[in-house]
Amino acid sequence: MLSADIPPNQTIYIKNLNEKVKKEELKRSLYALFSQYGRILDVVALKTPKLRGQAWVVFGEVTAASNAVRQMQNFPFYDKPMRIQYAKTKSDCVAKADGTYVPRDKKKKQEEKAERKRRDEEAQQSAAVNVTTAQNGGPTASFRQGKPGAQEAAAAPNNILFIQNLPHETTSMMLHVLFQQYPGFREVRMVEAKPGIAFVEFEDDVQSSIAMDALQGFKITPQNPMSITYAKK
DNA sequence: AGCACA
Repeated sequence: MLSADIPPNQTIYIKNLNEKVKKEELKRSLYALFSQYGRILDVVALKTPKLRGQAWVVFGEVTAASNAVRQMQNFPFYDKPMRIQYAKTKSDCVAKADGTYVPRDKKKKQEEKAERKRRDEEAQQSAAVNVTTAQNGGPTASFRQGKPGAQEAAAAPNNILFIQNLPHETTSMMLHVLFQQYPGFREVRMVEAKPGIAFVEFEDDVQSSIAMDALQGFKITPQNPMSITYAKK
């Protein structure tokens, strides 16, 4: 079937994903990257032989999915261009929501061992984001944690951003994926000894400011709206 | 290339 012939669906199907990325990191990064298009209900990724390198992102609305299909087509993600289509079928989580869900009958049994393998993999990862109930409300005006206190002066605008309140499992790849969308992006630096913070460098202060505005309050997990200030020089 | 959710 020509991908163009697949009717719009609130779920997108992504292939050509980098298979080396751990499943939980992949899901978190997809969540982070795609939540700019709207509320995400679920992210599904399996590492079984048949399903690795692919993922499904379930949006709350079809329009969000449509924008994502168009705008993120061929987006370089972990060094590989994403190939995005609409999913061919309705996701279980939306069927459950609209009452049409019927548990499909047993067809797989070799998947039990895939389950075990997944357990091990998850043991190395920290807590997964709860993508089912998560929402990214965009910049949160009420977020205060990163603002300087009364006695502490804010750094003047410059080309380096200081990011705080990141979930401890955040990797520099995840931040790279997020910040590289903005022109002038140079690099992400994280400090091994200080989880939860990062520095992101741009070519100049105009470009860093645009990224700051765009990603201020961005939630990598629902509990972690990121706080972005200019780095102290 | 490959369309699942347990």
